[in-house]
Amino acid sequence: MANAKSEGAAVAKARARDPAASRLRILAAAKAEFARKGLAGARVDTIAERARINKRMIYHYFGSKNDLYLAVLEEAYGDIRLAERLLDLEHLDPVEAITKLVEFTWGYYIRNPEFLRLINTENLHRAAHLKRSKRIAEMHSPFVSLIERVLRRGAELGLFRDDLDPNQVYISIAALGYYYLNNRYTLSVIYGFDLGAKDALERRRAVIVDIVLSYLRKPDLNCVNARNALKNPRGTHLKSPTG
Amino acid sequence: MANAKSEGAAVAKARARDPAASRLRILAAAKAEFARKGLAGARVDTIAERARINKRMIYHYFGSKNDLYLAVLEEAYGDIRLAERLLDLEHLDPVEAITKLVEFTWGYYIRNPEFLRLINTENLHRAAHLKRSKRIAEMHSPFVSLIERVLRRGAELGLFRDDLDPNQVYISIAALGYYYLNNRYTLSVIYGFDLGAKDALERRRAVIVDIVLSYLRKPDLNCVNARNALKNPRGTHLKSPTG
DNA sequence: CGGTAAAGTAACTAGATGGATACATAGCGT
DNA sequence: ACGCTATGTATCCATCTAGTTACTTTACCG
Repeated sequence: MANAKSEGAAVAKARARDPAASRLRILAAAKAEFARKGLAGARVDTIAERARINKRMIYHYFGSKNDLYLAVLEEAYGDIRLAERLLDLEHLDPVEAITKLVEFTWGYYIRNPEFLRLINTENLHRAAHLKRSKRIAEMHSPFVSLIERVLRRGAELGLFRDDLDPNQVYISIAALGYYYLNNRYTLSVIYGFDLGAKDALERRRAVIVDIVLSYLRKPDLNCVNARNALKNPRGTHLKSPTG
Repeated sequence: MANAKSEGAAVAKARARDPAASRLRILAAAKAEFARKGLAGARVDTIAERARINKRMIYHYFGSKNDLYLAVLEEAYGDIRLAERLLDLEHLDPVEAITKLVEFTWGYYIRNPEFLRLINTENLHRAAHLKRSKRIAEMHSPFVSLIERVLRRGAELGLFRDDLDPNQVYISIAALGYYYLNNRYTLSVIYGFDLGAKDALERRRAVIVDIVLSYLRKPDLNCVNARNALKNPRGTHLKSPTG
């Protein structure tokens, strides 16, 4: 007991130092762990183990479990925004542009399942961590203004409706994929078939494109019958319900 | 130490017994706690406190934290299925029926925020608990077969497309509302406005109805121009950018 | 080359947490 | 009226967990 101190680190065998790599390993391990178990379910010890690093370093680099979680979140948002920005849709015609955008979003969700899970976890916490973030300013999706431009072009060409809100369009595109992929586990149990199967995913992709384009499409004014028959009673087309 | 035993329950002041009520209080408290914090984040002590009951009884009635969580989940599913079943849409015309169905789903999510959060939590766990449930057989939504009938009627009347999959339609209806409501916290931070505000919610409801009806609507065959321009991309006119 | 700050290790701790134990009693069937 | 079981209370506990302490070592810089 007298020499408890020297015992403490007696065996410490040092490894080659590489702070940047250590940070990255911690982030990657944390991303996997938080995505898998959520914030409360994630274990700092597990993260340290997966990162092949001492737990002490996590606190050294990130301060606390919560701050590490926020760093993971910020990185995840940064990643998708970057990927979105790399997608060049400006030169495409409106229908093609929207199609590619929808398919990109769907594909990104499929290729990055941790992203969905992290966003979900953060929403369980009512965005308490994201609210504290200083880096979110730059995180607004470039897709919204892109969609705005595409919608305008489409409307000018007489292809799209001219009363569309780009925010709603983007949210809807995200929604149709996100919900399916995120909830495919419970949905599979309840529906009794595997929503995650290759062909099911492919079918869903096609349906989403179909839905979005159907919504954007300008109903031809010559086809009054069908439109009238379908026109929404409750203010869908903006007029007041009673009017 | 001799009388440690008698000390143990010396002060036990009994309350009037009401097992059914106790069970319900536990379930209600657990639902709130699990919805708020997720499975890992929820505390059994907190549930006991909120249910104004001794923790012992939770284990007595439900066995374990996990089993309690499953009971809460099953109840939540049972509740929505019941509500869905009470909705009578058979006598409405197809457009009205779909509209009401969409608005009911949206409204249910708004009125029962815990439902979304519980489903989310369960999907974080990849439906591990739901898979073990013996009561899920009866939990398939009556809406799917209802939608199937409505779609058929609509198609016969020439109002709706005849190539629609009721599963996809139902999933899409759920998706458009679920994503918006569940992710409104992070979305609000990123978009910079409150998606949960009264008017924002009202606008979203209208958009969802609009999207769904646009998708179901049969494109009038006379309007070939618009249709061709918008017809589903893949293979139709989506030549590669370089071509 | 040598001192020092950053990077690293091992072991510990205070407090929580799910679950268990020990005991008490209400009230129903008989 | 009486005993037995379901219902209930207070208390404990083994284990886990986020975060800390105490110490070592690398590598860079003047």
